[in-house]
Amino acid sequence: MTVDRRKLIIEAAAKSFALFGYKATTMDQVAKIAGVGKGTIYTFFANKEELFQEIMNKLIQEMKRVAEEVVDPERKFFDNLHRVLERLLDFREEHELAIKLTQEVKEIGTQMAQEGIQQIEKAVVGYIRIQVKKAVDKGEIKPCDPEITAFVMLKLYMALTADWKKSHEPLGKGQVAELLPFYLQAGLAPD
Amino acid sequence: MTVDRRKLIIEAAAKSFALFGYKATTMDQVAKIAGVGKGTIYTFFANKEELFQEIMNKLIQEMKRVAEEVVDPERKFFDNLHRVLERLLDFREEHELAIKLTQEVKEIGTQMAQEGIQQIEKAVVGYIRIQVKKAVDKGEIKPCDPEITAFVMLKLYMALTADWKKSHEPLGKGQVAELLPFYLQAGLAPD
DNA sequence: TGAATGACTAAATTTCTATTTTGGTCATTT
DNA sequence: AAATGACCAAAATAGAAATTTAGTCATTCA
Repeated sequence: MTVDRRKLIIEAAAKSFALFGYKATTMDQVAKIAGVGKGTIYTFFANKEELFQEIMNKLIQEMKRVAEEVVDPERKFFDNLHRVLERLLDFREEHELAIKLTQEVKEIGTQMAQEGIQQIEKAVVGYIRIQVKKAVDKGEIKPCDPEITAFVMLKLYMALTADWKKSHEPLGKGQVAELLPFYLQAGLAPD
Repeated sequence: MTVDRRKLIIEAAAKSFALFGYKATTMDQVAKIAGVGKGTIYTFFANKEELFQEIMNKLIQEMKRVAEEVVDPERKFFDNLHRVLERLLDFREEHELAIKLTQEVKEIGTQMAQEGIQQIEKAVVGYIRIQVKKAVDKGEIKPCDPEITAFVMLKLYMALTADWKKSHEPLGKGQVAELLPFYLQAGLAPD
């Protein structure tokens, strides 16, 4: 068995998308890095978009794996929630592809990069939704719409981490870890 | 006393910014609508930016007035909160200048339009912060950082109204009115 | 003989330059 | 002294020319 050309292409594409973003990655580039002819890419992927999709799916899969590592059924729901969100946002901050796509959206507004980021967010909400549902079933939190609740949780987390620091001194991780359950678990109603 | 040229200019500028946005509004245009010479504008405002600032301040003032109309000290805090946010977001949706600026930021990313929108949000958070502080003092809600709390409230409201509908069926006003206190007042902790 | 290839093309993007528009000034007018 | 609009440098736009790129396919290998 000779080398797995499909794998070579995927690895080369992942590297290039992470390094240069979606738009600045050319099919010639990918072929060159992979050490294959350009035509070969098109025997595996119909077009650039599908190749990108493959890389995004792999990324989301990896994020799910990373999230799973940190969830501990023994712990309280809000404890797990914070650990997962922190891990995922850290991951997103560390992962070159996610960084590059975010940057690309802000700087040149590439449509595909935009869609890539949305896919990641959708996957994260989907993951949290499952955790919310479990927590509701276990009676750990009140009955609620899991989709809306998961959405609210991600948005609140992103507001406290990413949005807040655009106009204020950033909140420490400890503070965020306190604020999330402060607002969403206990609520603001006086005792 | 002859006509108030300053007022003519402000009215013309307000009309033009709302109709064409920041970038597409020219000083010649404003002068023409106001029926004054272009040089006259510069006897009142140092440059285009300052003229825009004047219009933005007027808009924010008007929003504050509109918000005040709806706050009733007899009502519960969360009731007032929803009424104010709804009124303000409605206002923003109705008000041509706010619409135009939002559109301009999305379409051509004009810096000044961006800053204009940010000013509006900052003013809204500032207004809510005062209400939060009052509510804390009255013991209507738990002690909390008013700035962070106001920020969280606006973000959550925008998440439920604007962000949610980007990927889902929009939530009705009644639903939003229920969800806001559901998450922030009562909290998700089981009874 | 079928998988791999890279020269090729139409379309998209970028670069370059000529032209127009615009924010701001200031000598003149009212 | 307040108002003005012709004027100017700088910025924005338009559009032609040159380059790049996604995707194809006849040819080449293994």
